[in-house]
Amino acid sequence: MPVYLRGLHFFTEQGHKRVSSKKLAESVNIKPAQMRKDLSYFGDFGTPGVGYDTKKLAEQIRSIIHLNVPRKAALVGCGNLGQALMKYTGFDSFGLKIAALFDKDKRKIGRLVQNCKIEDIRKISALSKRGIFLAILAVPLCAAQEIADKLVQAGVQGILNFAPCQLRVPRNTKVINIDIALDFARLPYYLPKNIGASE
Amino acid sequence: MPVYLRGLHFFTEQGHKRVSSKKLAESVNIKPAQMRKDLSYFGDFGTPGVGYDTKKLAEQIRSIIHLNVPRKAALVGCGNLGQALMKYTGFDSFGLKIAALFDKDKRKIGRLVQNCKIEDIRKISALSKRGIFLAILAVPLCAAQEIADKLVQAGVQGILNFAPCQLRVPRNTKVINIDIALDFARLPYYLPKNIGASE
DNA sequence: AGTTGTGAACTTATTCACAGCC
DNA sequence: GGCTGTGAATAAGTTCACAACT
Repeated sequence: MPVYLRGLHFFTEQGHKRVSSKKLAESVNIKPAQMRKDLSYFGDFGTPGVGYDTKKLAEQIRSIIHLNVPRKAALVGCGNLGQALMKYTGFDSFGLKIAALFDKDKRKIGRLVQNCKIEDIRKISALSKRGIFLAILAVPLCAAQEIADKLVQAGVQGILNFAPCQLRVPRNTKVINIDIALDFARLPYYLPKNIGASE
Repeated sequence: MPVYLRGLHFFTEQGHKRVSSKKLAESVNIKPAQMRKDLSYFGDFGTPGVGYDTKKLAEQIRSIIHLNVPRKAALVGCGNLGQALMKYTGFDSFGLKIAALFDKDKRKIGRLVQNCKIEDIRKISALSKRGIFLAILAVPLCAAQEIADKLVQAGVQGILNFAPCQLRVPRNTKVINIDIALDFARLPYYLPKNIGASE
């Protein structure tokens, strides 16, 4: 669903009031029927013969995937990736914002990154009191599970995990993994064997 | 397959000479039968009653997915994400290395990042002559397609794309997308509705 | 006994194609 | 005429369960 939301964003910006499943689907590289099926799972949002009202559908999708309200997230790990994520603007259009920053390194604590002060990881305990239930985990593999446990204890229920491991979390906590090396390692398979072998 | 390779890496490091599909599968959070099926697509690698030889299987998987030789990649876009990727060490264990760096920004050109000199994007043309057939695209959305075209022209056949769009490339070029915002935007769906709504 | 490789059963996802609505 | 929503058909992926092997 988020991908449709982004597609709609594009059409809305272009000034289109309506869009067909054909147009919207092709903008995100899938078949129109697929998109209609996906939407139909949640209800009927279109008008036969006309299509979808871009703004209305966007609002409806936001409501379905709980992006109808802005949300704050915590970022743990202010290394290179963490800092890159702080400066990243791609979350804005989904109403997501990194509002708390944590690191273990004492030298980093107190420093400002994008107007957000790096806090001691030990102060992580009461995120839920600050209205934060989402977290991005950008720490080394060796620290990931330990910090995931702390996040769960702090009330976090959704984790975007960049560490190359399967976190163990309670049933009611959702983890989504992004494993950059793994994705990159898939590419050579599609190359002719031995092409570009170095050394 | 790359995920099994990583799992094997772990077992080899632990000093295990053999591993069963059960153990290996659970280390990567899948069912044993799934793993055996996946492997069986490429051949028979195990010994009934015994399991798999960790080193041998790793080498065989590397050969299957063309990771049996070290490979070089170009990184385009030396913004925050690009620099984070340069410092990232997760590629090493797959024999992948960023060996060329490009940016559009004249002020950045010539600067060293991790012992690699940032080159002018206009010098991108002959990557294949340098033995580079893989690229990581870490540039803003607006530049992504244009640079993808250049990469293809330069002989690149595999692209890891961080821009939130579907690149159009020739059939023989493989693109793998990593869309961080999209993945993050999936999380709130699993949260109770309106929990943590800010403002 | 322990484990693989695999056909068969099951589940899930995708695509087709068309009735019904605008 | 154009487009949606959806049942039916197809395809793809997963899991089971067991014969065959060490």
